[in-house]
Amino acid sequence: MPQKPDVREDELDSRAREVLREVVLQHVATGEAVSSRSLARGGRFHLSPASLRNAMADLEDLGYLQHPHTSSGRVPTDRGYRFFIDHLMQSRRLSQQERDVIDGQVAHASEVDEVMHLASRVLSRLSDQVGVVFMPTLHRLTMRSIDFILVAEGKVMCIIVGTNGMVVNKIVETRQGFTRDELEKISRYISGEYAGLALDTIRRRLIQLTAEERSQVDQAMHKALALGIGAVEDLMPMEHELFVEGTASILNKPDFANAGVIRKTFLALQEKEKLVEILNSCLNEDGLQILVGSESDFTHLHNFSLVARRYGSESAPLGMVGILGPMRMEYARVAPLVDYLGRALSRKIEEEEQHD
Amino acid sequence: MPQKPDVREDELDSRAREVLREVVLQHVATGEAVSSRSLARGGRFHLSPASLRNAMADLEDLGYLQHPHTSSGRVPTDRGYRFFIDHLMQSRRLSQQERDVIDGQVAHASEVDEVMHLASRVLSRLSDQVGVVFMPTLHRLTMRSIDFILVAEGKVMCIIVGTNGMVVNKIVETRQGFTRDELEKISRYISGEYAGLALDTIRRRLIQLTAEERSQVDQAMHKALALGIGAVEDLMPMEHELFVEGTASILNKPDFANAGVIRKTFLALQEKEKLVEILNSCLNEDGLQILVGSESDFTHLHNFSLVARRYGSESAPLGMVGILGPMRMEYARVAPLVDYLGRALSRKIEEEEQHD
DNA sequence: CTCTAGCACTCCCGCTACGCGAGTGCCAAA
DNA sequence: TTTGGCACTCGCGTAGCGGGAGTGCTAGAG
Repeated sequence: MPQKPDVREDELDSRAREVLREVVLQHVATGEAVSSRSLARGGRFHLSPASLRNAMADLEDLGYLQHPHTSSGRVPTDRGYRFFIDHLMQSRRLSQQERDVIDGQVAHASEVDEVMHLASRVLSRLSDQVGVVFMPTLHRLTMRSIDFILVAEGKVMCIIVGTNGMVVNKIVETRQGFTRDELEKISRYISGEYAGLALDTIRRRLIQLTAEERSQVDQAMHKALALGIGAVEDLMPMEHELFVEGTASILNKPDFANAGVIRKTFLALQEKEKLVEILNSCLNEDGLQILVGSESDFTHLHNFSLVARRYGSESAPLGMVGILGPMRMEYARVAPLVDYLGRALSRKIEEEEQHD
Repeated sequence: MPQKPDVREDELDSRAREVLREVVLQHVATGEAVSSRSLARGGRFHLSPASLRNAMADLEDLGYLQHPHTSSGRVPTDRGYRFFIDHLMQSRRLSQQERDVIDGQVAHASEVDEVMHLASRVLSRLSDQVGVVFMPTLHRLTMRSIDFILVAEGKVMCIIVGTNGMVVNKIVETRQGFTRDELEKISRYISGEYAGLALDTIRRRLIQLTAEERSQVDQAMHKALALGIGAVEDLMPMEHELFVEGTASILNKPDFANAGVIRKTFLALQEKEKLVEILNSCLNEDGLQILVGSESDFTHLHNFSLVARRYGSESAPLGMVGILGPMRMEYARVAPLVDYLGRALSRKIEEEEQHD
């Protein structure tokens, strides 16, 4: 877990907090640096620009604000945003429509790929940022049933249904020939014997079994075990761990006015390993998480923030959903979105489990 | 089919052709406008800059070249590229390594999604451009076998294997409850009865059957037919018709120096309908196809070219593979790449068919 | 002690002018 | 038909010049 800077709540008096808050809101809204005048014009303070200037200067000394040039307004720092998020932000409630969209999408999905696609897309669309969905490897997935279907000579499709209702499938190549009947028997055998266990446990047991009873088991059994091992091993690495959707949508933001920034950002988004690492490190934390700017040491993505949340049952987290956008984003709007989607997914998964 | 401009081969004498050719090559290599001096320096002509200027001026009058400003070198027009591609280009042979990469990837793929992903990725990587792979709807896919697997109450996974070895699968929701045995019977029945027919034919026949024998057939049969129809209909629209991969790779090209161009390009790439339309219109043509700049009326993608080729057996084309890049691209390198991948895919599909 | 008005100072930004360099077009001579 | 020469045209980078916005500081008012 990347550490957050030490931001004590009591460091700022009530005026300073109000000013910081207003600066963040205004800067997020306009994208411009905020001047003392424009703050005064805002009408929320009955103070002259000069007084506000003093307050802002103090905030700057404390590291909550900075100004790019001598003669331009102020902009929040990472630390400023952090304080805002922790102590000043009032999350907006989701509109009925937004909730409907999320619920609707979640209700449909059943196959893994579909779920991840839908989730990242819905986040990206509703937030107008980049949606990311991450699923750790399937090692921990507990199996409800497994099926083998012959699709061609030497090719068997393997379908695993998890106890959480998740469905994954993959075609495995096998040198040995199988008949449909054989495959059915194998499906039944493994389903019956190993239901409720995690994939990596199943794999271990199968291998154990092969070794132990090397010569005792008949040849048919051998073939069955080999197929089972192959299938589970093929499925576990799961290449598409990370879905990133809506990269184009950030192009419309004024923050991406020049080509260099765009280039860097896209290249960074392409390198998924780092992002996976960060998301993975958040997997143990409960509740909504917000990483601001440099807090996630995603070096290529300066002034980006990540708003993410774990999903899956509490005991066995399945992955993370979240959005990625410029540090200057509407946290109050985005945060509840991510939170709601994470909850909706988790709820669905729990239902599936009980339904079993 | 977008029409190509009328470019007669005999319009240019041998000097003009050589000059045009050299201009294209140099411009593609450097990205700069080509001046008469740099042509002369190239050493391929034993002529002074002044003579080359005359030749270039003639080419400009005929519409093969243009110059952006009064005082800068010349750049090929769409028409110039067209002539170059049709009459002047010498395709480079693929390196052994490139062929190995393509063959290796093609050998693996079996499931539809996988094939399309791999193909677009390999094209994008080898050409350093945007790879596109397009598959028209599955209406014409001829079925070898169909399988129904129960994955949860009310959810049945349907797997269709085509005579060309292609495998597609989808989970269909059904209100009626099915037992595993019932599903197996249905699989067998439909596989036996309809093997070798196209999906849309199968769909028609199933519907016909339901209507005809409305009251005569027993209830089990009814359920079976309904499930079959549902599955086929669910599968046919196939949302992921178009795969676009490697959009980030074009960011490195100098052609994308300013943000406006990038923005436009990415937005255009996002609108897949238009691209689908263009690829669809090329589906009837045989062999490698190159559309230069405005020839494909992809209005948002000015000065982009499309190099594409049909794949699948001759009688039943399956789709298009191709790459999309700036008009200023190395056609001699890209063209054989696309061609080879298309052939490799087609060959594989034909093998699968005979193997049946 | 706090707030505010005033003022000097800094720095960004857009505009214009200028000169250089690259390239062309044309003409006249070889 | 080719070539050298020369005038002309632009694009581009640089420098210089206000104007404007915003700050920091100080002194005076409440």
